[in-house]
Formats: sequence, C-alpha cells, structure tokens
Amino acid sequence: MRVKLKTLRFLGGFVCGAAVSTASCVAVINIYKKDIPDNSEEKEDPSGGAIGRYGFPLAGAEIRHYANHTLSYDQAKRTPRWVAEHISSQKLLGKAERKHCKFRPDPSVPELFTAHNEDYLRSGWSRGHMAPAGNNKFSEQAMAETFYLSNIVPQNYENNAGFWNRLEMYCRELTKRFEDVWIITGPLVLPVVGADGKKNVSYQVIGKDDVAVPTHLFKLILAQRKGFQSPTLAVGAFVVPNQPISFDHPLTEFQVSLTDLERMSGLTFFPKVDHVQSVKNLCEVDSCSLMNFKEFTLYITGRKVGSARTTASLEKAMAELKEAGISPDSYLLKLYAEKKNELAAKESQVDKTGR
DNA sequence: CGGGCTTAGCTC
DNA sequence: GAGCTAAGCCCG
Repeated sequence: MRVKLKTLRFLGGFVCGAAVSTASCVAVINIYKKDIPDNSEEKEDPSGGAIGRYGFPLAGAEIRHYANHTLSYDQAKRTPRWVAEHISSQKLLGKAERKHCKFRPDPSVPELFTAHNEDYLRSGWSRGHMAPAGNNKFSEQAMAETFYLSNIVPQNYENNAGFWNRLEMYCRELTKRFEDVWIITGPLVLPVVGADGKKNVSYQVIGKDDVAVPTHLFKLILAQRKGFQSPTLAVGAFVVPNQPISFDHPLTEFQVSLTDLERMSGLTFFPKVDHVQSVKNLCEVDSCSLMNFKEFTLYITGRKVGSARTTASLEKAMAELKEAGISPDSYLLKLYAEKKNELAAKESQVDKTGR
C-alpha cells in the first residue's frame, strides 16, 4: 500500500515548518510504480486535427542542462520549478571562486519570461541559489552557470546565510559518507489557513518582472553508499520556511515524507528508482544534524581569517569571535598564526618601499 | 560558506 | 553623462 498522505495544515497566523512527519513515518519508504502520466501514446484527435491546427500552448518547462546542474523553469514565476544536482567528494575539490561570478539573466530563457537583477535590488529579498555555487568548486564554468537567474529565487537574507547555508554544508558533508548524492531543490508556495478557516495561496512578487517570492523552499536528498554486499539508498525531504530560522531548530523539524513533498510540489521525484527497492530514511542512517552556533561561527571566522587582506581585518575577525564567547580551536589558531605572519611580512614590505 | 555595496576605470 | 566590469570592503 502507498504511504498514507498527510494533510498539510497551517494554523492561522502561526507559521510552522510545513508538515512535520514523525521519523518513523518515513523510516522505510518503498517506492512503488507511480502514477506517471504516459505521453508515449498519441491519442487520436476526434476533431480531425482542427483543435491543434495552430499548435498548443507551450510552458517552457522543458529540462535544461548545464555543466553541473539541470533544471525546469517556471516562466510565470520567473524562477526554477526544480533544480537537480549530483555531487561527490571529487566535485567539491577545486579553486573556482564565487568572487569571479556574476548574477545574470539566463541567456537561454526568453527575454519575456526572464528575471533581471533589478527585480531583486532593494526588494528586501536576496538572490538565493538553488544549486549552490559551493557545490561547483571543480569548475569555473559550472559555478558561473549557477549564477544564472534561472537557478535563483527570492530568499530571506538571514535564512540564506544561516540555516539554508548550513543545510547546503550538510549536503556536502554527506559526500564523505556516501559516494553519490543527488539533490533536488526548489521553491514552494504553500497555502495558509486563515482566521475564517479557508485556505489561500498568497505570495509576493518583486520587480518589474513580478518574480514570485516562495513561502518555502524544499530540498530533497538521495544518498547512495556502495555497501560491501547491499548498497544503501537513503532519502530525506525537507521543507523550510523562507524566513530566518535560528540555531535551536534542528533540520529534522523540517523533514517531511517524500509523498508529502510530491503532493506539495506537484512533482514525481526519482521516477527511475526501482519499484520495490527499499529506500531508507536519511535521518536514520545519517545524522541530519547541521552545524551548531559554535561550529558555524568558527567556520565563518576561519573564512574571514583566510581572506583577510589587512592586519586590522584579521584582528577584527578574531575579536568578534571572542565577543561571541567562543575560543578558537587548534585549526583556527594555526590559520590565524600563518595569516598574521603573512600580513606582517607584506605590510612591512609596504613600509619599506612606501607602496 | 552565503549574501551585499561602493569605487575606479573603461567605453560609448 | 550612462553603462558595464572588476576589485575591494562590508555584513551574517
């Protein structure tokens, strides 16, 4: 029997993390043959071809392939419907830098349906990657393509830099324990139950192009480990509100069943997974835990120390860490010492030459 | 890592 | 002057 669908409920005024399934609910998901529309048979047009004489509407939702991501675009919302990726530990190695990248309209999206940077500017929303730039360190080309606005949705700043950022880091960390990780990410506009008990879908649109601001973002993770005899296939589906989410919310709070996500998104995921192949709950075979405040702050400080160009900015980063009540670990101390020497040498050189 | 903004320099 | 780009500095 199919996994029972749970009805999504939003309490009036209270914004919750979408439907939260109990862990046991998605402990083992047997993916059976799904009700996939079969377009292979051309049905005969009883009107003798008159209806289609001048063609049928086109949605522009065809699958678009890029160097390291694939997506379907939503021409009405000026955002992707979904973006798919495959990552492995190898792809995370490399020197491609986001500093050399620019957000820009996707040249393959018709001008009539594309978003522009101006839509996001001063809109109150940041440009949030669906396929993250950080998953493309191996290729400047692949990274640059993730900055096409076809891969971007309006996202809350704090969510993007915080909880969502940590979720993306967790996905990369998964490649240490699973050889192959497939990720599908996209926006959602979910209904809200109002005071009158009626359900309504409402979303903001920004800029001259009316780019749709999603109420939630989803991320679906399929992780495969080549076991000695039995390979492990595990799935985790997460629906995260497009708003600030503090450190006291665990990732599991936003987990939903695969079936629930399919119902919310209108998408059938991984249709080629074997019918009766047992797929495990990712959060039962792996931690599903994101960096805590201390780990995250240490990491960010490490990035700032590594990129510091002056002694002043270097010391500022360390002072802010202390201010947060966190003492540097051995890795950061080493990084700090190296950077301090490097900058001192550079700055004394400047003094000598007067440059 | 995830995002911003400002500035200088260039072309038209 | 407008418009684009790259570099540098800012934030969480």
